[in-house]
Amino acid sequence: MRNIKEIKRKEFETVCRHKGLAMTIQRRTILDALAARTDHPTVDQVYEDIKESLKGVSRTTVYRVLETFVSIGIARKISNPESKARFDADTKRHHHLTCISCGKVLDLHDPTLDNLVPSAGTLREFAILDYSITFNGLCDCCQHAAAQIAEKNHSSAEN
Amino acid sequence: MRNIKEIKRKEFETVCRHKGLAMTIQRRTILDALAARTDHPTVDQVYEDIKESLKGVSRTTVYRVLETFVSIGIARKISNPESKARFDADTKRHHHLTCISCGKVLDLHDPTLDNLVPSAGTLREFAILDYSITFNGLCDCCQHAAAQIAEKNHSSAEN
DNA sequence: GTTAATGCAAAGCATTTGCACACGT
DNA sequence: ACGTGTGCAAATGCTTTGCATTAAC
Repeated sequence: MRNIKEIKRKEFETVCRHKGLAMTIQRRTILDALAARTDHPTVDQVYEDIKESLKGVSRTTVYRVLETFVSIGIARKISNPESKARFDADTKRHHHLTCISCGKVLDLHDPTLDNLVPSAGTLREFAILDYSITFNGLCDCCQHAAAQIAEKNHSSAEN
Repeated sequence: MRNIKEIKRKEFETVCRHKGLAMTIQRRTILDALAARTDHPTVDQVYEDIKESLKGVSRTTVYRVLETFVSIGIARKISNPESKARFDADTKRHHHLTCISCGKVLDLHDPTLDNLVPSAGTLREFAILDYSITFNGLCDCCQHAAAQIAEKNHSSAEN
C-alpha cells in the first residue's frame, strides 16, 4: 500500500477523467499539500505551503481548487466555530478533537465511535447519511500554557 | 417549571450579579430573542428579530452581546461549515441533524448518545471538556423533494 | 459619580466575482 | 482550436475596533 499522497492522486485522476476536469499543476500541487497535512489547514495555510514550489499561484486559485475538491468528493470542509474554513483530505469516517484555546483540529480515528445510531424515537423523518463527533477541549500545548499561568498566579498569591 | 425564556433570564441575572455585569435592555432583549429560537440563528437573524422592539440597536451590539453570552457560558457558538457564526442558547449536551441539501440544523436530544468516551489509546494528551455529534443527512422536506425528482426521472425513462 | 456598555463609522479579514489571459485536452 | 482554469484586482460579506456618548450600578 502506497502513501496517502499517492492514493489521493490516483483517486483524483480517476475522478478527473470521469468528470472531464483538467489536471493542472495547481490542482496536483494543492492536493499533495492537503494530503500531506493531518491538521486541517485553512486556505491560507495551504497557500503558504505551496507558494514556494509554485511561484505565482494566487490565493483565489487555492480557494477555487479546494472548493472543487469538496464538490467532487475528494476533500471535506470541516465544521468549526472559527471564521475561516478548514479542509481535510481524509473523507473516511473519523472524528475531531478541537482545541477551544488555539483552534487546532486533530483527527481522532476510533472504531468504537463509528457505529452510533440515535434512538429510533428521537429521529423525526431525518435520513442520516454520515456523522462526525467533535470533541472540544484543550490540546497538549494549551494545557501546559494554562498550567503555567495557574502556577504563576499561585506563586504570586503566596507573596 | 417555567418556559425556557424565563429560565434563561434567571440564569443570566445570576451570572450578572456574580460577575458584576450590567443588565442592559439590549442584553435582556437579545437573550430573549436567542432563547425563543431553536434553529441556531446567525448574528443577523437575531438583529432582525430585535430591531423592531429595540429601535436604534446596532449590529455591533448584537455581535458583542452574543460573544459575552458565550464567554459567560449562557450560550454557545456552534460549529458549522458556513462562513457566519451561529448561536445557541441551549448549553446542555445535545447533538445536531444537519441537512446537506438545505443547510437546516435541527437539535437532537438523545441520552443514549450523551456518555461517549473515546478509547484510551486514541487520545494523545488531549483534555476533553465536551462533545457534540453532527449527523449529516436529508431532512423531511429534502427527502420528499429528492423522491419526486427520482419519480419524474423514472417515468420519463419509461417513455 | 464611576465604570462599563452602546452606537457609529471606519477598518480588517476571509471569501467571491468579473474579466482577460494561459493552459490542458 | 476549444473550453476550462488561472491570476489579478476590485467587490462583497462578516466581524472587529476606536472613540465619543449613554446608561447601569
